[in-house]
Amino acid sequence: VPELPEVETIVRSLAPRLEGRRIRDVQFYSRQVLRHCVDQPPDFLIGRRIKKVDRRGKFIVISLDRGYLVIHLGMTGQVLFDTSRTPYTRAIIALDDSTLMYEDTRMFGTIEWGETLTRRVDRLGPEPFDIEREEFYDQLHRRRAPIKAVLLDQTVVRGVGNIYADEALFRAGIHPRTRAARLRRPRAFRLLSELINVLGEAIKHRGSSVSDYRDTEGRQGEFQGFHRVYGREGEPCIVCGKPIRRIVVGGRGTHYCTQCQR
DNA sequence: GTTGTTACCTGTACGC
DNA sequence: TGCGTACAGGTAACAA
Repeated sequence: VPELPEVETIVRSLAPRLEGRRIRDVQFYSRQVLRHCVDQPPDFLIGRRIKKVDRRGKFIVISLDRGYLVIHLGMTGQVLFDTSRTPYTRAIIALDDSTLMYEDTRMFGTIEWGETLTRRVDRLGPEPFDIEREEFYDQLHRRRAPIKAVLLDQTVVRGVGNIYADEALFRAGIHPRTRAARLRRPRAFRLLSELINVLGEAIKHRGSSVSDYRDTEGRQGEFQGFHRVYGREGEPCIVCGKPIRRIVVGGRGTHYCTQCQR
């Protein structure tokens, strides 16, 4: 499940191999993956030079000498170099000195391009690393929804998914069903700093591989070994020993400690 | 405007 | 062994 740390890992390895190169050819094999791209035909991309590769939340933003190419990995998207085509290859982008393969079994991912960034990318909130803690508190204060759901809302902060929402809430000692607006400043501030901590640690460990996630070299991340609650249902809490419980919040599987999170 | 639900998609795990 | 079903979740569309 690629979230902020996983996409960051991918972008860091993509950048040096893409920047300055020219797109020689593109092939697309899935309408589903192109469902958000209605603006321009694939020809738009041919011959464009890649200026910069960035991450915005979970989006990979590739700035071209004219326009943008934007990739979202969804649930099972992978970007690999120079591999052979598989049944799950949804796109092939040929560059001067390498070929980029987009693999995506479940096709929740998207590829889009155009003259300007689309509204999907444009309306994202700030990076967790950039938001002022007072602004974070304000955002929470105006929401009645469970804090877990608010963390997943990409317009509040961008890049947080199910794993890191659960991990940050555990570290902050906050019950995932707590109404966001009921968190006072100290707890909201604590949550933001724990969120930043866990995302930073996960980036250092090249992300979490819980099922399909691989970096551009096909390697797994290592942070899954450091999860304190996610995927640990029934196992003892590392702090108090009580079994980790799994509930559903905002339609998502949510892991927490009944003792440590109130 | 916010909040909650459903659909999209397919490999995997599980029960009978 | 084999089959059917539930489940995983990021995002968008929808209803309330």
